[in-house]
Amino acid sequence: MEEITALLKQRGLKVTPQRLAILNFLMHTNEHPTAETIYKKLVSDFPTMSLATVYKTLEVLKNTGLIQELNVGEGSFRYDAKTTPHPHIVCLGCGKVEDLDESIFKDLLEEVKKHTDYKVVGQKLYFYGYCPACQKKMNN
Amino acid sequence: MEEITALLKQRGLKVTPQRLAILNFLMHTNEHPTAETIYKKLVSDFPTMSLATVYKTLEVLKNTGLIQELNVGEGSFRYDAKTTPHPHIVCLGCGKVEDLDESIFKDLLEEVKKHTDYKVVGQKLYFYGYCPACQKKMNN
DNA sequence: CCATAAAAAATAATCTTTCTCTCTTAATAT
DNA sequence: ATATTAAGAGAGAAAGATTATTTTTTATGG
Ligand SMILES: [Mn+2]
Ligand SMILES: [Mn+2]
Ligand SMILES: [Zn+2]
Ligand SMILES: [Zn+2]
Repeated sequence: MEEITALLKQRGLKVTPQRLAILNFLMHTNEHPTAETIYKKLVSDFPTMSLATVYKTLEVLKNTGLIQELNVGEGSFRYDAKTTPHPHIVCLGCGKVEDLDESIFKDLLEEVKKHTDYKVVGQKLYFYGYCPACQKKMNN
Repeated sequence: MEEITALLKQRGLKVTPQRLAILNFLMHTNEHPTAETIYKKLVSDFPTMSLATVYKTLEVLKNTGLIQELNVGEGSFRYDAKTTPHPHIVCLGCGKVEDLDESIFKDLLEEVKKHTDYKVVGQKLYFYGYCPACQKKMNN
């Protein structure tokens, strides 16, 4: 928790239990949760925390670059404490979202820059398919 | 309009003025409009059309593969009658969404398949930046 | 034409996200 | 330690996007 406190302070943010809890949770999961999911996981430890606080905190963390926002095409956003741009794969069977090895795409941005007159500053790469468990289910 | 009628009939869909108008509009624009935008453009010609009809029609067209749904990270979905998977670039200045030359990515899906145990069936590639007009604005 | 099933219209409801207002608290300087 | 103050948290309302429900209208095959 010390490091997380430091991260917040570095950015001039007040260190509050809610911020610590939300950032800590995101830094120790790889499930790319939604605001709703984060709220449900934390509300038992922080009974007074409201969903609005989760949203507001996520916005603050996003704006200071401590987390990134994903949208894989559902109704709601997901959040990720791994802030380097990296590709994701979504299971169309169970809805889970996982990281993909990013080494595959190292010169993709360069290619794009060559082929467009936009000033390119970011990217979001999403792949869709079926995870091993869901493939097995389909074969039964 | 003949071809559009045929497309709907091929899929066993009733040919209604609303469906013709919505699909025709999407097939002749490259602006990747939202449901709201489509509604606003068409309501003058179809004064009784409701936004709910636009949503329902878009869902039908999507489910039959006549259009695809995009989510570039705004609050709402955009729709595209070009149904082949192709990359998009979003202007962070003016919000416009354009197609990118897809030839750059021809073996991307193959690369992904090599590096994951998912059964990969689709992809969404979004790039973010500033269009030439917005770059010019920023320099003034 | 007519019957019938499907679609459109109208409207309400739901779901996610944002806003506003008030109260509390963390950070800082004394 | 205490006081000050500016930022954040909480509650609830509100907004915005999408979906569901009910009734009316329309497309289409016979
Ligand atoms: Mn990730
Ligand atoms: Mn497109
Ligand atoms: Zn799965
Ligand atoms: Zn622009």
